[in-house]
Amino acid sequence: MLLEKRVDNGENKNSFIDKTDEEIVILAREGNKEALDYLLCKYENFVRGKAKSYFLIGADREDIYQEGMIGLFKAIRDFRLDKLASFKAFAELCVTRQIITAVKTATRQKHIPLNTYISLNKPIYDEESERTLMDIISGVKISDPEELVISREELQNIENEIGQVLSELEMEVLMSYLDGKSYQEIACDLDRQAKSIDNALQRVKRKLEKCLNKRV
DNA sequence: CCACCACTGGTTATGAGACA
DNA sequence: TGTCTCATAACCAGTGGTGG
Repeated sequence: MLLEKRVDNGENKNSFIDKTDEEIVILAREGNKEALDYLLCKYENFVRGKAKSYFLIGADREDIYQEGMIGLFKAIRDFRLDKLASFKAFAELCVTRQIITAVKTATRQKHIPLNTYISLNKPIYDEESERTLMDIISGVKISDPEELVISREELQNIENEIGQVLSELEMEVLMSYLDGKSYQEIACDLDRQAKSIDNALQRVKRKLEKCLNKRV
């Protein structure tokens, strides 16, 4: 099965190689699963690299990576062609923001200040230095095809489940929340009361918890 | 009946400012 | 400088209304 998938990926790669990322995003949003897979595969190492840039005591590295992949998925879903930014730049923004938000949420729940995590992309000598801690201690990029396929399948399943269990409002609130907006900002954006946002988030969390427990 | 949503009220964590 | 108070944001549980 894994072998078949690898072959499929090779075919997909060939069929999308002459297209721009923006064109492939359009195809993915139109329901083209191969296009979506291609993008997720193409940017996977980028996400993994981003995930490695953050360290959080007690956190599983794979958790941070999964958050990054969710950010990538959201970038595909939300990318707007009428904006000037390239998809790559937009994806980088979404992935980074998703990871940082996840770290913030995790630390808040344990009542530990956010500053307990550090970015390995921080310049090591001074602010102008281009050499980062990451450059010094960077490891080998994960390139095991089996691991790549398995993690992508896992991500796809999680995304499908989330989409099924959440209402439209809950999904909108969740997306804004993950973008780092406050309850007030979300309430303003969606023309709702802050408490509505609050409750929506509580429901989202309950549903996601239930969803994740089911998977364990 | 059930899912969705709004509302109430309590708890907890955090930061800012006052004060000894 | 350390401690206390207060405001604010976020979290959580429970209850009730509404529409399909």
